[in-house]
Amino acid sequence: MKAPASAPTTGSTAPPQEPRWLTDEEQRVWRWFMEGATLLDDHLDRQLQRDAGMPHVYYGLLVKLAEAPRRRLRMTELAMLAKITRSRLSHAIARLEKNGWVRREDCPDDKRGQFAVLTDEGLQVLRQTAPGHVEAVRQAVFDRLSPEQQKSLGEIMRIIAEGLQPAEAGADLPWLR
Amino acid sequence: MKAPASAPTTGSTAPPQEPRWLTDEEQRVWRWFMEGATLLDDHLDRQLQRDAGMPHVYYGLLVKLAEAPRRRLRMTELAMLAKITRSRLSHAIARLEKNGWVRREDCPDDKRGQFAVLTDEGLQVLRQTAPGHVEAVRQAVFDRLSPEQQKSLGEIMRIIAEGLQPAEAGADLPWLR
DNA sequence: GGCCATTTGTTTAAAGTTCAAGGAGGGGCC
DNA sequence: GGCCCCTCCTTGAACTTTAAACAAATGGCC
Repeated sequence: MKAPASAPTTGSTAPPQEPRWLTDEEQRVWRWFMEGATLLDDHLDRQLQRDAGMPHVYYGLLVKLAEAPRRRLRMTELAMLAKITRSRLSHAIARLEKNGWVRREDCPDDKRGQFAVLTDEGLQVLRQTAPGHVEAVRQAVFDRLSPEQQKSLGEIMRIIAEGLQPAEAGADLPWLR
Repeated sequence: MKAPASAPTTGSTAPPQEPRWLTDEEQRVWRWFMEGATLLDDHLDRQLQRDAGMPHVYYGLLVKLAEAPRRRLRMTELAMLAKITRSRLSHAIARLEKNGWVRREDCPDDKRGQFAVLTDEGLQVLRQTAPGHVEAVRQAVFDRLSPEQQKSLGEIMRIIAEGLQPAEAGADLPWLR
């Protein structure tokens, strides 16, 4: 099976448009993207699982908490920052709590609300494992790209990220599900 | 907690180097990358789960099979193309087999070997769902990027992907685990 | 106050992934 | 042949994520 590079336009009335297939060049870009993203994800997950005992996403949660005022964030706020669902976050925080790296606290203003709070142990784990993680990211990404490429990558991924979370309501965003 | 943009070099003898922290600019690039990649992954997974009843990775497996001669590939070969572990692939193929989209066949040359074969039903599912998927990819990525940006993205991700699977042996690649 | 839609976060079960272990065949070497 | 090590793939348990359903609290409105 091979995706055609182009195709004739449809007749006149029907919504089922002729698919706008990817050109060969677009195919190549897309496949390198998927390969790179898949391998990178696997690589970092493995590095962190080995050195920090948690997956990459969980590590990211600790980072967000560490950067927040009083090392705490509301669940939904954290889900939004991490771009994940609240359900997933609930499970993740439960696990991190079991490790003693995060603690839950009730929100005084809103009795429905919960804070996730980074504990001292959690902060320490982060401090101990951050250098290894940064090094892995450098080796895999920054050390291999020119300054111009780094700039492009940031710009491109910003466009994609913002495109998927438009300012207007109605988007199917993970933390609203 | 804030990652320093730079730091003094170490004394003289010790391997534990001062971490090469990311600069603020590198941080921004990295965070846009992670956000974009996370949101995109979520978006495509959801689109395909809704319209094709399978996650993005499984869809990718069907595509690889469809492109292969006689619509079949050895398990390890397929794992390599998809950049996943053989274990993950075994589970995935088991599921796709249950759906009737893939069938297993013994390899005549090597009694250890197995082929994964795309069935007619599998091919049909692919044909029916490909247009919607291509459209989702276009909307999220290609429609938003200039030709130059597309080219850059391909080049950059190729560098990252190749960096993670070097020609020399010794790399910790998923399909060798 | 009372009503109702929405927001917040959790829970359960099912689905998917990882990890470690293992069965079976291949292939070199003696 | 017999031995050993390696490759191919699968399995089951543990862990993570998704999907759907839910309780509790909020906030707007009358």
